[in-house]
Amino acid sequence: MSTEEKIKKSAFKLFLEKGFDRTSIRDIAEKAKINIALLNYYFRSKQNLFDSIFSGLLDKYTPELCSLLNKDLSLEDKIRQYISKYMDILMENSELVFFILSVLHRDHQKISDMSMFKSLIDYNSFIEQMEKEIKKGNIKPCDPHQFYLNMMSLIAFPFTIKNVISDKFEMTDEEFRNYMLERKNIIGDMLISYIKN
Amino acid sequence: MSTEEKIKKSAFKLFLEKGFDRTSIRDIAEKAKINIALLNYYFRSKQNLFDSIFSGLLDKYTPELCSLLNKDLSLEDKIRQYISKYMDILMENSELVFFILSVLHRDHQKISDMSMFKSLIDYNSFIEQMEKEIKKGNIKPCDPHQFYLNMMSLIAFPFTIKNVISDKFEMTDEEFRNYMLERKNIIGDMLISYIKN
DNA sequence: GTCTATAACGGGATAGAC
DNA sequence: GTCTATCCCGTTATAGAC
Repeated sequence: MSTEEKIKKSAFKLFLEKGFDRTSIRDIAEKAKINIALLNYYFRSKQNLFDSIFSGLLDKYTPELCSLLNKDLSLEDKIRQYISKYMDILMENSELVFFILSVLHRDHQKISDMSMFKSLIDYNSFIEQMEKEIKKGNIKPCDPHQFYLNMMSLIAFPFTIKNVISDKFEMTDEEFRNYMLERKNIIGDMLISYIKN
Repeated sequence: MSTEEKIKKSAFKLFLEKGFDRTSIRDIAEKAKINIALLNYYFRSKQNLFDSIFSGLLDKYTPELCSLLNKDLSLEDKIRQYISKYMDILMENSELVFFILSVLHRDHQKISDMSMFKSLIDYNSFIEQMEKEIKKGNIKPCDPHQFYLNMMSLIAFPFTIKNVISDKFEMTDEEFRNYMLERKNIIGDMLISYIKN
């Protein structure tokens, strides 16, 4: 692993765990087993390092999520596959949701301007597909935007309170993962039952 | 308004807006139009001031939410009223969800030990009511804990991405409020449709 | 590329006068 | 209770040797 990659990986872990502000470049340097000067040699500043990591994240996950929304699938299949794919990503790293919320909270304008982020929150083809199904009478009339928001809420929110859930039910990380896994079907059923009635 | 209240109010606004770490005691002092020494005279430390504000929040909202869960209401009425009450609180201050998530992320152990917080996440009577209805065959068999988690997700998550939503649909604060208001029925319908089929 | 040393700054907290 | 002045610390960033 290159020094640059080593720094990024260490920094990412710390940012996830403690957030941007509570992570010092000293922490990062220590974890990556390099010194502060070297960190600044590669990334010029802590903010720059962070931005680089965040862009990398968007690039890694956005394309597959977007392409799924544009696939030629039945609405129900698309919903279930989207849930599954999204949750797989989040289960890989359960701190991700809060991490992204934090970035949005601090740097909303900057993030909004990133093209990858624009892609991530562009679900027009999904909206159109729902509108078609509503017109055809296959599903109940409803607001597709609110429906999509509901889907995202059901997918993402539980990860933001992982600590509370794990604590309340005395779960290990593995048990939490399984609990989230169970949700794939539950969420799908709930969303489908809403539009089918 | 007493000096102490003035400090708390100013600090709360800043903590909501910028978070604990990015809010300096100098910011707070400036906003409250006092000086740093006075702030430390009243609260000893920034952390102490924060804790005092957070406790106050829990004390303010927890009781009415808890008592609603223990009321003698039909399951459907309870769900709809709980959604409505919770969302009223969050609409009053849309930054509250992220604020609490941040605290949970940073200080989970300390928060878990607070008795008011324990009350807030204690929904046993709701679980029992659902189990009874399932046994009676009035609603579909399902996991009541996951159901409650779904309800909370649908209620809370949209507030954490208020910026993204307002931006995408070019909403004013008032329009966002109305958008959330619409959700009361949508969320209720979705949850009810799930357990009625 | 990698290191040591240090500059420059901003933060929280306190001493002590009034 | 309220103020001014200041201390002390941790942080980022950079200069310069190797």
